[in-house]
Amino acid sequence: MNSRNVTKLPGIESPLKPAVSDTDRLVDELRRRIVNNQMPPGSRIRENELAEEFSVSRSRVRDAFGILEERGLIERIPNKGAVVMRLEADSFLELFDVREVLEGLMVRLATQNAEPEYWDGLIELFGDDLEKAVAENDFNAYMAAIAEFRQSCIDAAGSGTLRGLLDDIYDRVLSMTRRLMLVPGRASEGFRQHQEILQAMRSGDAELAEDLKRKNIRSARQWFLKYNDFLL
Amino acid sequence: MNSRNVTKLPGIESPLKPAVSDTDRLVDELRRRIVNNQMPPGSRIRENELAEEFSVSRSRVRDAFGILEERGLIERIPNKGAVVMRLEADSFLELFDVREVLEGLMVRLATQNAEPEYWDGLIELFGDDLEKAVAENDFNAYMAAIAEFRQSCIDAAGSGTLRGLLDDIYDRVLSMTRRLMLVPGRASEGFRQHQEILQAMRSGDAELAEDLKRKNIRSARQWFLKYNDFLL
DNA sequence: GCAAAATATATTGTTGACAATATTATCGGC
DNA sequence: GCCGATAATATTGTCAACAATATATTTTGC
Repeated sequence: MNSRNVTKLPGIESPLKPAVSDTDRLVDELRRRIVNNQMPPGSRIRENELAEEFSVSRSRVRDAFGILEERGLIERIPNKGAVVMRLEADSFLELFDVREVLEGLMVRLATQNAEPEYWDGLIELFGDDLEKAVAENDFNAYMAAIAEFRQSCIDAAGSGTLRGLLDDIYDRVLSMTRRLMLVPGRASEGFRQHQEILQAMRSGDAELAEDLKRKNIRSARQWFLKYNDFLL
Repeated sequence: MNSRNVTKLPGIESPLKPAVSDTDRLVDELRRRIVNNQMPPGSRIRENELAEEFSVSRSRVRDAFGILEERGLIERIPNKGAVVMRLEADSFLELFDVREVLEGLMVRLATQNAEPEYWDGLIELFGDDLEKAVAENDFNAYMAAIAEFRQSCIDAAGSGTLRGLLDDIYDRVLSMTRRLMLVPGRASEGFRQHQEILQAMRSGDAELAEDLKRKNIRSARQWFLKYNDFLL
């Protein structure tokens, strides 16, 4: 696959929820805009505007804001309004710490619960084609692969509790993850790390997979620390 | 201290937040009732009743419900109402898994960040008096000590992100933690484990402290598995 | 007396109007 | 022209009435 073929910015798709009510739809759409940086951190968001745009009452928008606030995606200042949460370097480091242990757990549980063949598809996905794509800086292809890896692991881990926590964190760090990919060398390192993790998972070594996944997050943290002046 | 002296059920106090708005106050009070089992799992909670009891409009109650739902403390079924979340054995096992890694992280960070003397107060608290109290089944004293240990660790860890996750989880498992204490032998084992953890923290061995804390949660999980017929 | 339909009641869902607060624009004095 | 006070506007916060839905009760037919 040639990187020239990737034209459309894919962003991130809305996840699993059916999104049945007006409020749910609003939450989903706003979440999407925030994590795709269509509403960058610090953006003021007005209740009236959104109510008009989506043809719903302001109450629904307020409900949605309440949920987004609880998830840490927006900040509400009384009588002033809501702004997209702006994360400082400290917060990112905290999130790396939490991700390290939670994604480690995710990989361990997934390895324990899934049959070895479960991982064959992912191993193929993280093959030569993707390696070339990464080498050619096709970050969309890599991001999509990472997302699939992540989703497969969460599914295999089979813990709704863990899924909820990881989803929350994911939303908060996605834009940073994308930016981190631009740092020369990070993407290919991450690619190799995921290959190793998958090998461990395929061989059923849950402890090793967990350890490798934790090292993966720790190294991402190192890159962030080194380049945070350019990333924030 | 004689267990005969402990008369009043202390329950749990409202935590750190100032709770300034009506909605915040409602969330806090409902949270308190839920974790203290004044509203046991499965209880139906009606918006009108609460609105009247607290002399607020139903909108405030609905806002509070939205927050509690997001935190996983209540469940809302459209057009039917809200009930206190009922946790199954599977959910508790999931929560133990997550607690294991997150509380391990908490202890590790706390050890790294705090001066050794920081732990002297807790070491004293977990001394002979408390040991005797535990032996005499003074669970309130033990619960209070555990809560203080927990709070000191979170403070020392200094991660708002981690604090948020742990607070959410804490609310969901508190009633189970209390019941688990009734299982013969669990409380004294937990007491000894906390003594060991504190020793490791005092000596500055973050890795050991993390490992011990994880073992602590794993053993709690074992007791739960063994006695879950009596606990649920 | 029983079952199913129809009615009545209770409860949650939604909305638009109004109040409180913050932001911006206007005006007057120097 | 600049600064402070005051008025105008915009935005969020709150509420109470109304609609939609589910539950409980009564009625009706057999």
